[in-house]
Amino acid sequence: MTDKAQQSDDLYRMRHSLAHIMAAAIQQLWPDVRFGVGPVIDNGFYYDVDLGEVKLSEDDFPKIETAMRAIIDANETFERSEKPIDEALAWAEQTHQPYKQELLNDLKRSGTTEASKLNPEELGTITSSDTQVVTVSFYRNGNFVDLCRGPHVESTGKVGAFKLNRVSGAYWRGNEKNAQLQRVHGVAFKTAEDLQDYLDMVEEAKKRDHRKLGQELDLFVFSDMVGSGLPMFTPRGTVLREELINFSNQLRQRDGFEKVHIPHITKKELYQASGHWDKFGDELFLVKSQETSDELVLKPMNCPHHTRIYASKQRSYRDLPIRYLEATTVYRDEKTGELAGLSRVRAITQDDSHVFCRQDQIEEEINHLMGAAHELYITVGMALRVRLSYRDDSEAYLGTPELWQSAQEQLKNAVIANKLEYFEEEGEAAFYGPKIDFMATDALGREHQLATVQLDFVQPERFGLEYIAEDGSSQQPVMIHCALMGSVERFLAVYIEHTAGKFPVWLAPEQIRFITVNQEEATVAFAKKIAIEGRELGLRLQVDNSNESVGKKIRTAELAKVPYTIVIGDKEVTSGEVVPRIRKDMAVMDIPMTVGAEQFLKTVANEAKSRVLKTSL
RNA sequence: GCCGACGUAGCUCAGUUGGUCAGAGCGGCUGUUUUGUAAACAGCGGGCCGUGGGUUCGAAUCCCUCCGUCGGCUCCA
Repeated sequence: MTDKAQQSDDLYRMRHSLAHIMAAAIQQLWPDVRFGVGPVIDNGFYYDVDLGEVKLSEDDFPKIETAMRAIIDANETFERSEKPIDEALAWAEQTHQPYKQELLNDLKRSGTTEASKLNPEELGTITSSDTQVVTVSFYRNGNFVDLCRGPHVESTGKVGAFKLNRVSGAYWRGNEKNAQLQRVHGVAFKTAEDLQDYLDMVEEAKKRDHRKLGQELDLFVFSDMVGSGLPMFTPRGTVLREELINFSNQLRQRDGFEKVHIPHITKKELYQASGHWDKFGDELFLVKSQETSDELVLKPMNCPHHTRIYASKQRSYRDLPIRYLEATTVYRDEKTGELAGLSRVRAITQDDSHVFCRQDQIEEEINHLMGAAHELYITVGMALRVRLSYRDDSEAYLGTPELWQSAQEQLKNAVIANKLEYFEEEGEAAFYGPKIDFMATDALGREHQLATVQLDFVQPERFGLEYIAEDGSSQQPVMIHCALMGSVERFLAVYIEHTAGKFPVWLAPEQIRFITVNQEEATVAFAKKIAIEGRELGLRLQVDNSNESVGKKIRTAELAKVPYTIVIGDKEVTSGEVVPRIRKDMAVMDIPMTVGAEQFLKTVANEAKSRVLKTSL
C-alpha cells in the first residue's frame, strides 16, 4: 500500500507527476481514452485507463514511453487550478470522462467533511477545502488537463528516471462487479542509478523465487494430471516439511499438547453446525458417496472435528486445558487465478492446534503459544512483530463485552510477557474473538503474516461444548486456535525465498556429501563406511563416486547447496581425517580445518539436533 | 472467476511474413580417462512443438476450445 510518509515528498511528487504525464501520453496515442485513477504506489505509480476495445500489452510501452519523454523534454510547466465541483462535473461530462464524473458525484454527495473518508490516496484526484463549498484541483501541462489532487513537480522536466513495467486488469474501484480497466504500472526513482538499483533488486528477488528454487533444488513438483494448486513434494522437499512440522509440534508438545488425527472428508452437516457451510460456500470441495446417500466435503478446516473429540465425553474443570495438536491438510477450492506456487494452493497443510480452556486460563495458554512462536521464528532467523486485533464498539461481535475485555487484556499481557514488539488495532478482530497475528520479516525485508493465535467464543457455543465446574455447574470453555507456521506450504514459500535455498543443517535435505577422488576400492569403501556411520547418527548424506572430475562434483554439490562437502581420497583413507568444505554462507573461518571423520559426523549431528543457524565448525 | 502475456526435449531457451523448422547448451546413456576443492574428452539417444478442433495443397507458426503457467484485479492461511 502507498504510504506517503515513507516516500520523500520530492519522490512522491515525481511519481505523481509521472502518472499524469503517462495519462497525457496515452491520450495523445488514444484520444478516446477514459481515465480512472492514477495514484502513487511503492516504487512507482499506475494509471487505470479504459481504452474500449484496445488491449494494451508490453509491446505498447516503447511508444508510450516515447510520448512521455517528448512531454518531459518539452519541460512544460504544471499549472494548478481549482474549480467548484459543479464546474468540474461539467468538465468531466464535456470531455467524456465517466469515471471522473462518478468520483466527482460521490464527492459532491458526501460533502466536504466526508470527502476525507473517501481515501483520497486511492482516488488520487480529490482535494477538498475547509469551506462548505467543495472545490477540486486540476493540473494542466501543455494541452493536457487532468483532475488531480497533486502535488506535482513544477514542470514535466523534473520527474527523475522511470520505466513502464507492467499492464494488468483492475476493476473500477476494486469491485469485481464493476467494469475492468487496464492498469498501466511504472516504476520511478530520482536518479537513473536508483532505478537501476531497484531493477537489480527485482532481479535478485527473481533468483530467489521459491518456484524456481523448488525446481532447481528438487523440492516439489506440480502435474497437469493432478491439478493446479496441488503440489507434490519430492524426497528432498518432504524432509523440509517434516523437519518443520516436527519442530512446530515439539514446541507445543512440551506445553502439554497431544496429537490427534481426523479424516479428511466429512459429512457436510458438521460445517452446517459450525456455520462454515455458509461462510465457505463455494470454496468447499464436494465429495459424493456411491454407497450411501451421504453428502460429504473435503474438510476446509479442522476445528469442528476437534470439538467432536472434546465433546466425546464429559469434561471436568480439572481436565482443562485440553490441547489438541495436528498437522493436517485442508482443502479449499480457490479461484484458479489466485493460485501461485506454494504461496497459494488448494491443499493446505496447517500445523494446527486447539486449546479448550477456562476463561481464566487464556493468558497462560496464550503465553505458551507466544513462546513457541517466538522460538520458531528465532530459529528460522526471521524477525517477528505481532498485531493484536481487538473488537470495536460495533455490535458485530459475539460473546459478552466482559469476556472480550478480559480476553483482550490477557492477550496483551502474554505479548508483553514474551517481550515481543507489538501494535494494537481495534476493529480488526474476527466476529468470534480477538486474535494475535504474527508478522515475520524475511531477508529481503518483506513482511509476511504467517502464524496466528485466534480466540473463539462462538464454536464452543454452536457445538454446545461444556465442562463441569467446581461448583457442579455446567460451563462453556473458550477455544484457542493456533498455527505456528500458518500453512506449511506458504511458510515454505516464504522460507525458501528467505534463505535463497541455503537451508541450515537441521533442515538441509542433504547435510553432507562425500566426493570420491577416484573409484579405487579402498576410497569407495572408506566413503561408504563413514556414510553409514553418519546415517546411524541420523544424518542425511550421500556419496558421489561418479566418474567425474573432483571439480565437477564439487560444483554439483555447491549448486545443490549442500552444507558440507568432503573430498575422499588416499589422504583421508590413510589418515582417517577429513577436510570439510563448508557452504560459503555458513563458513566461519577461511581455512578449512582437518578433523577426524567420526568427530566431524558427531559435530554435524549436534548442529542438526540443536538447530543452529550457522556452522560452529 | 476477470484482464493481459505465455506454453518447443528432463532443464534453460532458439526457431512464427505458413513450405528441408524439429534445433542448441546443460542434464541423461555409452566409451575413453582415475581425476584433490565450482564444468575432462568423444559418441549416442531424447520432442503428438500443452490438448482438442478449424483454416490451408501444406500449421510449431494463423483462428477457436479446453488444460496449465506467469503478472495483476478480487479474495485469503
